[in-house]
Amino acid sequence: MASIKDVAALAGVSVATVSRVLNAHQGVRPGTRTKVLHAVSELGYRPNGVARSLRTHQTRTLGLVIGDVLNPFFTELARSVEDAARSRGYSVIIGNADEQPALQDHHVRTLLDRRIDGLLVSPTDGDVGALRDAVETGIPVVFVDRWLHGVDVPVIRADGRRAVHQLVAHLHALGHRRLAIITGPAATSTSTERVGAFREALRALGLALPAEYVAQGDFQTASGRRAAAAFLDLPEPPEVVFATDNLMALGVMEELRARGLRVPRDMALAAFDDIPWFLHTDPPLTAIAQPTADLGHSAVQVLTDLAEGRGAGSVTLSARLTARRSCGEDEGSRR
Amino acid sequence: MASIKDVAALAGVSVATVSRVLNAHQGVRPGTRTKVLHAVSELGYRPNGVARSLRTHQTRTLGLVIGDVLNPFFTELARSVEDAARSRGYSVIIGNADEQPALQDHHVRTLLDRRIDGLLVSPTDGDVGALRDAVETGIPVVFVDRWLHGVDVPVIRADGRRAVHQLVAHLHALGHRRLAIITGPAATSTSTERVGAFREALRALGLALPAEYVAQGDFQTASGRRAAAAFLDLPEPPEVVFATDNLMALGVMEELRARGLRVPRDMALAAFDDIPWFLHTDPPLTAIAQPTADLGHSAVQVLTDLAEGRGAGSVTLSARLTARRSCGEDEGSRR
DNA sequence: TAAGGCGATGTAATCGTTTCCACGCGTCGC
DNA sequence: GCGACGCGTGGAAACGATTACATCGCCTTA
Repeated sequence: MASIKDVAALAGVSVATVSRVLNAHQGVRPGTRTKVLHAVSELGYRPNGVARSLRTHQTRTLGLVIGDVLNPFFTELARSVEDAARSRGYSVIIGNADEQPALQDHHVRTLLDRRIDGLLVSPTDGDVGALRDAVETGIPVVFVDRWLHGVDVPVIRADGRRAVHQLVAHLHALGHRRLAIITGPAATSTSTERVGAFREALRALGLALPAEYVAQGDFQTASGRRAAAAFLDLPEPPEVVFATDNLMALGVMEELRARGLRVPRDMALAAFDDIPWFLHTDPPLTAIAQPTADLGHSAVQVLTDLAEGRGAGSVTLSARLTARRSCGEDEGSRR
Repeated sequence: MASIKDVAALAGVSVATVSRVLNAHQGVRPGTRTKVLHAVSELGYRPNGVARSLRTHQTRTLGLVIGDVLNPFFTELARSVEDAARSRGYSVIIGNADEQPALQDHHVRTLLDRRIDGLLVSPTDGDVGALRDAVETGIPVVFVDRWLHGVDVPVIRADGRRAVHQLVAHLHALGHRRLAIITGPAATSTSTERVGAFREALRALGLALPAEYVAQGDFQTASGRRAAAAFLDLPEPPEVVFATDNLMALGVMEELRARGLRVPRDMALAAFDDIPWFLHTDPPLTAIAQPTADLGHSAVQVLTDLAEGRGAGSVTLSARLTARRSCGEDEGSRR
């Protein structure tokens, strides 16, 4: 593959000059400029990004480490992050932690080794070895969706508390009294927030949240299914289950279907994170929607501001409830 | 951030020695080795991947350019590719072409500039500027799922023809006679194959495929919805629609729902690409499933073989039909 | 005892850029 | 007429690693 030297030789100038025209420095005579440009296209020359990065100490690359690529929420987040990054001239390397701290560590480490310009992460758990190192090396880090206590970096997230309160009120209005919840990993901030809000809302309505109505999941499908099974095997199963993410809701549906039970007749269901499929499930699922694309855009905004030496702080957006039929019949929406 | 020189200085050895212990070359005295290792952990030193890549001419990175990240099929593919790559010590940079040739070009170009070791692509269309350049530079390229005529690289794909024939037979057996299809972009190999097989299968059964029963889509949701609308507005709408990917099937469902129509009563529906949600849609969707994970693994296998100088060729797996209720009631599966 | 060989280590070239500095030359002001 | 200046360009030093080659003891062996 042609190098800058070949271009210089062909154009009959020095490599410095070639570099100057390629980087749009002023002070190159038009004639020289066209000579160089000709040589460039003649050879099909493309600058070696690796060498350039070594010299300039920047890779124009952002890292994004997410909980689970198979989760449509994260997929959409990744997509919006990539869009925003590209429009600012950055590429994105996505690391899929699969909700495992060890994998998350691996990705953070690898990304750091690649000398990315900034790191966006939706941290999976409390184990922060590599993450803390990252922050300490001084590389810009921004949390998106989830965050970690004690790690002082900007956080871009949606506050779901109000929406959870609305959801609980909605369920109560439909006559439900025995409400259960499936949480994410204990250490994730989103799980803590959602459970906390749920608990508060119940208390405000004078409802109990017995321990057996709180199932610990891991934000993945299988754990939702296990939790549903456990609920169903209870002497007095809950009337509604609130899954704190969409994949666990899928798991619940799988278990119900396997047992020949129906939503909401046998058990009502609501989820955090709205996704296009929820409109077409049987029945359509009530869910709390996050402004996912905005989350991604803001995150990139803040991260690139940091990477380019501008200051930047946290951003909090808000989530909103979308009621459908999975929790029972509302007003006139029956069919 | 500490460099190899700092380590050498602290350990009191030369950089060459440090490099040797880090790369597990033999012929370093155990004492020296531990001195170096101590210095490394003392400084928290991590080798600079950029510098290393420049020197060794390899980045241990693979590029993956896919049609659409939001498409669960590609998401799953990406996930399996990443898994396979990681287990071989490679990272993956995903480029989302969003089904636009220009974006695909952009990503291929960017990846090449980063000097990735190999490129995996599910080409979006016939415009192959950057792609052809890539092949010409000699970098290993492998097509996965879709391929391009006239570009001579290994192709890893699932042959869906037999499954399409089975699907048509299934539809025929259920009594359907007016079958329609929504294709992908004309230039994509998968679309061509699926339409071709569909057409053949119809002919074999003596059924016609009128031009108005062939809608051109682009593998994305909105186009499925438009196609469904056009079908429904026909004087004699089809009885069944076969969407050649899952997102277009979603679009069809959206349109039907918007018009208050039901599957399969008002219009039956089948899709290419099975995804977990299809089990829970209303009704569960009949679909043709690809061995997605195997596709990803094989692709990485072949690509890394190429990148590491071993020869490798194309792989063809096969897709299979999963009949559910969206095309009408079968034997005893009603509920 | 000296030559040869081998094992451990250091020196320095190299990868492909960017960029600082120096240089030559025409122009301007005095 | 001469120094200062600016402009366009080239030379060469980085960036941080890997690795071919040189070096230096020390051990073996004749």
